[in-house]
Amino acid sequence: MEASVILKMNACRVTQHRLDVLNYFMQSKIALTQGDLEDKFKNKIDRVSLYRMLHSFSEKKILCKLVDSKGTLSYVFDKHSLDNKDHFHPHYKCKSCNDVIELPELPESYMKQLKKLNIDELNILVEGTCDECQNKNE
Amino acid sequence: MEASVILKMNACRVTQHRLDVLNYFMQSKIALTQGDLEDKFKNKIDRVSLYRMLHSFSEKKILCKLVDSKGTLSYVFDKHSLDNKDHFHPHYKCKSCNDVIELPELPESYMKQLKKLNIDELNILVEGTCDECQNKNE
DNA sequence: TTACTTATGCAACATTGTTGCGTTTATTTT
DNA sequence: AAAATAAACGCAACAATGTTGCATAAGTAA
Repeated sequence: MEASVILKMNACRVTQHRLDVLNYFMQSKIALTQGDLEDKFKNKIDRVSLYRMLHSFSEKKILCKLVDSKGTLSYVFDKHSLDNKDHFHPHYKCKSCNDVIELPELPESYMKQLKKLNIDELNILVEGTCDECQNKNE
Repeated sequence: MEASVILKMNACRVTQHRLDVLNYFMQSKIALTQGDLEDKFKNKIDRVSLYRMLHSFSEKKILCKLVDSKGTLSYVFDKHSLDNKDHFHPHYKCKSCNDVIELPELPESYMKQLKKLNIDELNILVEGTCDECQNKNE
């Protein structure tokens, strides 16, 4: 799916900056922070524009927002951004390479319990060092 | 359990500041941020000292660190700080009053799956508006 | 093309995180 | 009880990030 199509489907204006940013996310396996983008688009896109893009993209679920144990926000392209917007996946993020993988959904029985509460946000992030990085450091 | 005892058991020096902060946590039902403490102890305890206390207390599991969906860190006194340091509870935090309740542990079958990965941190925070706050606004 | 709306860049400021260092204080050792 | 040791503290300073307002530029619709 092309970046411009995704933007249009989400009622976003299609600008060069947005295409650049979204394409960058689409080809990146790892979770990116605002800082990563600032480096990548240094002297090209303003810090505040990036900040606002990240907000609107994650609000529209084009990107998935992750919060790690230090409170750092990072974002990954959400492959499910087009279809099923409501389903929920926990994520695993490698502390070393920032690679993100999707984990299986929580058991339905457990989710049922949770849904008795009024839920706006459900944040699950598992952090550790992935096998690949573990092997590198041995 | 008294605050001073908890500090001693965790190899922390017992100072007045630490007693004040820990006692404040022990009598608070809600999750507190660094900012909350800065207000509470304005002109009494330095910002950096609070920052360092929060770090060492949560490292020693005297406090439990929560990260919300905006990346804001908050802390609650961990009732289990003395016994069972390894067990893990997800938390529910009310976005309105910051009240925190413990949720049941994840099903063991699911945890088993997770433990195949190298896990350092497991962050689960459910956010929403608690019943009490919901009723207030009606 | 014009009108309308959204996105952008810039400035400015708030909040929080973080480190170093000299001083003070709690604890341990003598 | 006094001296030695190690930890905690306050202050200064700076980095990173979050946040808003506003004027300008650019995309989209009529």
